[in-house]
Amino acid sequence: MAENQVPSSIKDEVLVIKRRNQMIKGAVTLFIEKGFHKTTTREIAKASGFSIGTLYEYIRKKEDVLFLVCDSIYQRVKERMEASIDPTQTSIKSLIHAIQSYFQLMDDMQDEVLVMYQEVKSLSRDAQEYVLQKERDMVAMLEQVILNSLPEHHSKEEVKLIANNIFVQGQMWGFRRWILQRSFTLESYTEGQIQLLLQGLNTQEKERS
Amino acid sequence: MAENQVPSSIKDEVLVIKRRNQMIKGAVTLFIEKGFHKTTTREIAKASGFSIGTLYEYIRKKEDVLFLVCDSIYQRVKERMEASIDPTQTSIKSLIHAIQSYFQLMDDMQDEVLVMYQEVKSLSRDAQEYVLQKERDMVAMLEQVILNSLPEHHSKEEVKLIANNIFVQGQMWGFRRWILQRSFTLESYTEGQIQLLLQGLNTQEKERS
Amino acid sequence: MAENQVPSSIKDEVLVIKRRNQMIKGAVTLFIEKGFHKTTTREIAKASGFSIGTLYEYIRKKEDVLFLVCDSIYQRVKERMEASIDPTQTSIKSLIHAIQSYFQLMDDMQDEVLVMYQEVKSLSRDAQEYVLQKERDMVAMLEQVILNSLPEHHSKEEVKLIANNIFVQGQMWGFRRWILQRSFTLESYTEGQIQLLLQGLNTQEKERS
Amino acid sequence: MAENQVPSSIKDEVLVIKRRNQMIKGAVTLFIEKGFHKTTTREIAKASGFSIGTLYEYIRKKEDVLFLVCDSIYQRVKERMEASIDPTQTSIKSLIHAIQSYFQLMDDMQDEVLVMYQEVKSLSRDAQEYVLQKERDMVAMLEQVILNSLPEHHSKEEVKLIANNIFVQGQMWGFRRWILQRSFTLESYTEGQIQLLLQGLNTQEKERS
DNA sequence: GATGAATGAGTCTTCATTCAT
DNA sequence: CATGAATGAAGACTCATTCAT
Repeated sequence: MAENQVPSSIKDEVLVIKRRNQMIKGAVTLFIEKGFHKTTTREIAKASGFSIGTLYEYIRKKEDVLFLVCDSIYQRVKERMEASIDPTQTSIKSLIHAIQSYFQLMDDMQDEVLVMYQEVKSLSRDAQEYVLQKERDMVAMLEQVILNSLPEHHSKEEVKLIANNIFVQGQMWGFRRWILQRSFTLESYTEGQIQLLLQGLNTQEKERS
Repeated sequence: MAENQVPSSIKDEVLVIKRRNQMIKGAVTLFIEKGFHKTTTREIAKASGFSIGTLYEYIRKKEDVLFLVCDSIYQRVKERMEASIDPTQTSIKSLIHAIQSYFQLMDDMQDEVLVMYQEVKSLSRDAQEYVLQKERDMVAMLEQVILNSLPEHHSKEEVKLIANNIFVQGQMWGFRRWILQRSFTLESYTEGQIQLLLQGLNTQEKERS
Repeated sequence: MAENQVPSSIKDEVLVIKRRNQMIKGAVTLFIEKGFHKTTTREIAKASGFSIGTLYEYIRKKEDVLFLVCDSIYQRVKERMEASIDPTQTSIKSLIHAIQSYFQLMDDMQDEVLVMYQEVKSLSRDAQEYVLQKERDMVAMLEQVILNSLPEHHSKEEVKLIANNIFVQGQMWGFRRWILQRSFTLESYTEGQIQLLLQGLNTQEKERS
Repeated sequence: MAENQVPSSIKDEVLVIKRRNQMIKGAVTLFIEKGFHKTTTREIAKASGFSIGTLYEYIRKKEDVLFLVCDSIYQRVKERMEASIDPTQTSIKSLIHAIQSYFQLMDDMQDEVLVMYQEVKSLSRDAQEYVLQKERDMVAMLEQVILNSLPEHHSKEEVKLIANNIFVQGQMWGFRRWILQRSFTLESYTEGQIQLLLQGLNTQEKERS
């Protein structure tokens, strides 16, 4: 668990979890609203429902809050992805279903994902690595679904590329919302991307370099 | 021009341009290295080659530097895109060429694009809108190329989606470099994405919901 | 109370009063010595016996210190005036006594009053209004004493004028000290003003326009 | 002349006078509006109609502008006082006339006098002494008029006190305007003060301590 | 365990003054 | 003589972090 990456001076582990959840809940809202840098530790303490002194009983540095928040977001995303993906399914349908679920998830967690995109670079190198690994795990999950779903042979690279595309297209629905959500609903966006993925442009020209 | 968005107390317009270019050059490096928030105005002044007092003769607030930097990045990207796109070309080849040039551009400007992704939210609402418009312009350029290149009929939405996908896939090469650049070279990445775009997964299954 | 006009982030109200008194005491000396503008917040903090950070826990802006100082001066003046005025007394003696006490007070608080004269305009409009009201209150006190003391009928205007004259003559003893205190002692000044007030020039000429 | 107190690097004395008059005119307005400290040298230069560089050809330090302004105000006051006082007149009428003229003058120059009251302490000790002397001169003028006008014998001290009272009552009309000008017109104020001066309270009580 | 007062290093920004052109 | 670009010392204010209660 990520919790252990961030030491606390409190012994009671149950309490630590409880307090940190309060903290994450309060902080996320603030980070969404004004970003990590413009949010003060006092504000975080207040939004968490305890004093600044108490806040520092559960973290060491402000950055720890960001880490906890990022970790929690990834955790929630990962859990929901795992819940909606059935690795035993092998038809193309299961890929389609995975995409739909994932896009829905990204729609639900737009703000959180945006925060992550904009603030991860504020984490320490170690923490960034930790978070990056979570991302790799998720892409790997998508890769697995793709492998299971595709009948024909596709190169490892192609699969990786597709997985990355899907992954980013989901996030893009959120972080390019001001552009995309003018022209698409979540459904039409999902439908469009699936269609593009499956058929491509179907051009017959083969003369490419 | 964006210059006019940021007032300067210096009257000599040529000098303003010159000094601001020094400023942008110095600041970009710093922003890439440590981010906007962790860069101090003094560092910017120093990296620009003049004193803190002089810095403030050319801007009003620290945020102005960020705006100037963002604007300059978009400007450069836009110029290079315009230079590499030939709107009179109508074959699929021209789309392919556009993608290749654009991806190459994104490779060259990885750091700059990453900075933009992470820092735009620090701009004022107005400045964000200004910058967003530039993005729309660029996506529109891609849409035009796509329209010119595709023989068959494609819906406005489909074109828009493809344009956005290409746009983001280019940026993704930069901001997901730690994942992608392990498995791909720029060439293999470009090739892969073009192939996926043109052929899709070519699945025959039509049973999708 | 004026305290409430200036918000503090410290919750312990007793402490707030204590610290602000330290602050006022330190600041008054500095303001007397070098004026509000030439006094730095760091100097105020030092003279108050705490750090710059602590200073800002008890005020929001430097101007707040000035307000607190002005308010405290008026408060002290008012209290001493109230203590030395007996509203049940009705003879001319009580007016004379009031003047004597007030002039003595102005002598004791010369520096403070001078500071107020020179710095009030640095306060915000609101704060100026607040302070102005205190002045009106004090003039009103003098008006009351005059009304009580004078046997004959005097117009409201005349009373107001006399009150203002006395009020300013008291302050004048302090802010024109370089001129007046060469020729007068406090006693001779007081005596002279009382005499002038009571007898006037006693001229018989009535031919004035 | 005060001009000579403030060295200029310009040789052409006529030009110096001209430029300094521009300067004083511009600066007075600014000082009235926002006070000496909150007015920048750049603003003064602009309001004077020339560049910051030129400003510094005619003064050495910002304080010099304040000195020039104060000096100019006193000069104008003095000149008008001299013009309205006839030292050959010896009746009480001439005192009354002097008071009326002086109060009218103070009414005309309210703002300027207020500025002086609030900013002289920003001058160097020398400059303050210089300005103080001008004040003494003016009080002396009033003393002379009083001496000429009063038939009976009055002590030197009494005369001095009366002169100071008149002097301050004139200024008070300006700097206590928010209180006085609610209840009095310039005429009623003047009339009231003259009456008080001449008759006093006319009390018969002689039992004062 | 919880609290919140205290701290001071660090940041942005202003502005008087100079000096090369 | 006039200009205005350059300078940097100095000042107001913030905020992460600590620690005594």
